[in-house]
Amino acid sequence: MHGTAICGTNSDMDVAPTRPVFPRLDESLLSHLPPFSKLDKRQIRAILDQAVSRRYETGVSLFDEGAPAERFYMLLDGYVRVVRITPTGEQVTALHIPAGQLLGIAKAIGKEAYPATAIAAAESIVLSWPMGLWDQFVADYDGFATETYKTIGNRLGEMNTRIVEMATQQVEQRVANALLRLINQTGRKVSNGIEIDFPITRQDLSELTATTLHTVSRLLSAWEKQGLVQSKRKRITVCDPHALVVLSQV
Amino acid sequence: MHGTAICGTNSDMDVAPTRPVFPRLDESLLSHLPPFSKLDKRQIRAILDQAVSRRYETGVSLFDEGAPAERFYMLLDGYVRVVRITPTGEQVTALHIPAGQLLGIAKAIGKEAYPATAIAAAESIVLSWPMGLWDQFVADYDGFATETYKTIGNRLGEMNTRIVEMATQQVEQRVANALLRLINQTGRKVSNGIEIDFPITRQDLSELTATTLHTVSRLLSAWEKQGLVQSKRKRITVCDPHALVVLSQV
DNA sequence: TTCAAACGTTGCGCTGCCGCAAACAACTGA
DNA sequence: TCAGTTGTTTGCGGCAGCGCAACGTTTGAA
Repeated sequence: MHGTAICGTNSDMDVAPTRPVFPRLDESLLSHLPPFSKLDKRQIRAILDQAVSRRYETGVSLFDEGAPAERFYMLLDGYVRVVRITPTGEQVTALHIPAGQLLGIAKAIGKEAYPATAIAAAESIVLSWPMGLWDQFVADYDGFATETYKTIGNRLGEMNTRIVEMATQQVEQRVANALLRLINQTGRKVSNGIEIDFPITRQDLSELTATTLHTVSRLLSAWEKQGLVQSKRKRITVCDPHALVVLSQV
Repeated sequence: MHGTAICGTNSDMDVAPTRPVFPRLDESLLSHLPPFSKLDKRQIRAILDQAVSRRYETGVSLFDEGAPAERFYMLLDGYVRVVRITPTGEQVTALHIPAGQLLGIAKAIGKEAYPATAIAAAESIVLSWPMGLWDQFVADYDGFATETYKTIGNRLGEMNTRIVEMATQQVEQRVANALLRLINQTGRKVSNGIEIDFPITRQDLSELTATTLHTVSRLLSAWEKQGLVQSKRKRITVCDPHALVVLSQV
């Protein structure tokens, strides 16, 4: 994790992770992020002063499907997965959200309740604001609305792609594609390849690709024997991305 | 089709279906549709005067994936399906759009090109405006933006549901669900049940449910023997919706 | 009336993937 | 250090649904 710009020392967060962090948030946190990049220092200051900062442990939910949408969020650091849970208890991952994006923006799509559950896929640092400020943000801050709708557009596109993949591709190709997308979004270069920068289990990958953890495990084992990937518990490193691309395009 | 309010006689359209229809469009066409319902007569008049009206035959595309998004559309009558085509030529239906909704609204999600192809699933009547007017509509017309984003929110929800269905359900349940959704959106009551109000082939249904036309055909045959549905060429009537609901929830 | 194209049905064999089961490995907390 | 929890691997059997193929039916154009 690299969210150390949040406050001078981490000690506050370590002893009380769920408590708002009080030392004044630094403007540099937001100034380079698209929804805020057109704003001046004074505006960003105002936005930050209204924000609540909070750290989420891996596996903790930021908000739950169906709950009234009381706040909207900006993911500063970490990684969130958006899941839906079926009546029978199965989880399906609809989206992955990398740091730097807004989430829980129900108001932007005319909803009063969150349409899905958001779970921290890694330790995450998040700002949030009461949903009541949404209209104000849209009205007052130049580029905020535009960038928000671009984000929504991208998510629509992502979901679309997943539908097409699930409809036309074999499991092997879907898993390969999922890995490629993950290393693109959150890859960290390591000695022997590119590692996915947050803990991810076979189960997680199976929920992302609509298959079972067993099948994912078998595939990863096979790929490991061929030298395409290396994996430990909750960690996956892709050694030969190109080979995966080939695999994914059969 | 019931789009006869468009002009006094249909003869114009019959001989030149792709030519704009000139007799002044009636205000009642738009005044009850959500994006325009808050507007007064004068505003609707202005909107209509800038619109081009056109009829599309079944199977004709309104716009194509990747093309520059030059116009946005309002489907007045008929039915449109939004498809994506894979590199290997397979079609996957992402969404169905019923009459009364906007489509091709790339600008609303920050895109310069259409993200998918829209094909008339039945004979359809469509208004369209140059995309250049989009920002003006958003700025000038009360409720237009809000309703548009609700539409987008609903489509996100629909796509989400499809992902979950494809990830967790068997083919039989997916097809049952698809039929139920279709009769809900476009069902027309007939003597022996509810008929889907536009021509739909086994192939279409298979593209909607990520399976093959063979499997759909087998399922429909089986259901017909059990008295759940009746079907002719391109026409499907659901006789026992409740039984389908039960089937879809196994 | 004829013919071709589009649409629909059905049988059969095969296989990709799931479901189950069992055992192992790694991490966690006491 | 040990016990419990969580994550991973692997073998085996079964079957849903796909692919292929062949044939029947409807439609519309000539």
